[in-house]
Amino acid sequence: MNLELDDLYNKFQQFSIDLFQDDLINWFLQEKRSLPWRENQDPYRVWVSEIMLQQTKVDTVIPFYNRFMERFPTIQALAEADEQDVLKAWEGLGYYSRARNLQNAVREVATVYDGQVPANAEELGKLKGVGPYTTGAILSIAYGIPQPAVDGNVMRVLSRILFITEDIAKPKTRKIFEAAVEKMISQEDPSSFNQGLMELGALICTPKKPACMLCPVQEHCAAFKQGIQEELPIKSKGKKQRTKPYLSVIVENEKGELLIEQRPEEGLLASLWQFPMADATEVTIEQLAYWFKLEYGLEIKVEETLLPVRHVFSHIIWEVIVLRATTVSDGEVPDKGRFVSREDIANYPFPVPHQKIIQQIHIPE
DNA sequence: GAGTCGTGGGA
DNA sequence: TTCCCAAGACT
Repeated sequence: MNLELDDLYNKFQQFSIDLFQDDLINWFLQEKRSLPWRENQDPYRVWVSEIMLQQTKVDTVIPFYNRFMERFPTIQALAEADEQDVLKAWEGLGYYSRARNLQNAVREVATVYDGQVPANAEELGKLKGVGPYTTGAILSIAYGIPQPAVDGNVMRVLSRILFITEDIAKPKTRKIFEAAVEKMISQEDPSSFNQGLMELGALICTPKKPACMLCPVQEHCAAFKQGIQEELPIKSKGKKQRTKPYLSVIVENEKGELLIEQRPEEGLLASLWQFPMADATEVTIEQLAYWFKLEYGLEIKVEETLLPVRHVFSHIIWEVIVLRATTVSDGEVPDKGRFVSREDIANYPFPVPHQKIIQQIHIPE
């Protein structure tokens, strides 16, 4: 590590940190986008935005953020909310553990810290869902504390500017960039410095075809000097997704209600709702009614096969064959899940693949 | 440290 | 179609 640090610091021999800070910050103050979470520096608003922005594009986040802040305007409001309502507000945004971790952490701030978001890395970083990046982002943006906030943008931008060739897909590589930012960050305006690096990555120093001719720090960029900006950063490839086949059945009772169930509290799509789903490597369409009887304790009659649903996750692909079925006896209560009217289904948080299924059942035959 | 955890958009 | 990606954290 000392070797790597020495190597890093050598890169600053011919590098003017002061001029770089000025060029970056002036550009940011001039060109920064007007975004909902930039209206003020309320630590709660900054916090929510940073959680939503994890692995998620700005354009995607904006409408979710506005709805969320309207519904849960304060730490108090979010702390007192029902978890299901929070998940409903998060519906469609993905990475749902973010929502549950956020509420968990907000509740801790409400009780342990008297509603004040901690202004130090030790306490902040212990909150659920607040990792190294988010800690630095909140401290610098909300509190003006000089602390690195190294995300994908920062690693891409600095890999080019400083010619850092470590694989940014490796977790430990982030530490190198944190060391670089610690050395480079403006003590006067760490907020604009950190946000400037990210804004630059989003608008100019993009992954493909960076707009170097428009770059405010072009003259500081080691990669541009050699014309190899497109070769950086170095990033190893991830694995391909595996396909998992499922059978999902929409069971309608005599009252026209549909059977839904809540997913487990841990794992994929935790605590969200869905239609009953069987692993298609273990259950065939012919066995479905029998499987359903075992799992849910109800007799059903499979009526028809609807359109298949395909959904690509980060690491899995779902191939879901969707079936429609009706109950055989009236008024029976299932062992698992609950029958819900079509109108009430809108009140439950569903992941996108099951939203796709819901689309189908409203189509008249 | 590698795997898990969503979604939508663009090349 | 396929691939990569986007302001990461947790286990």
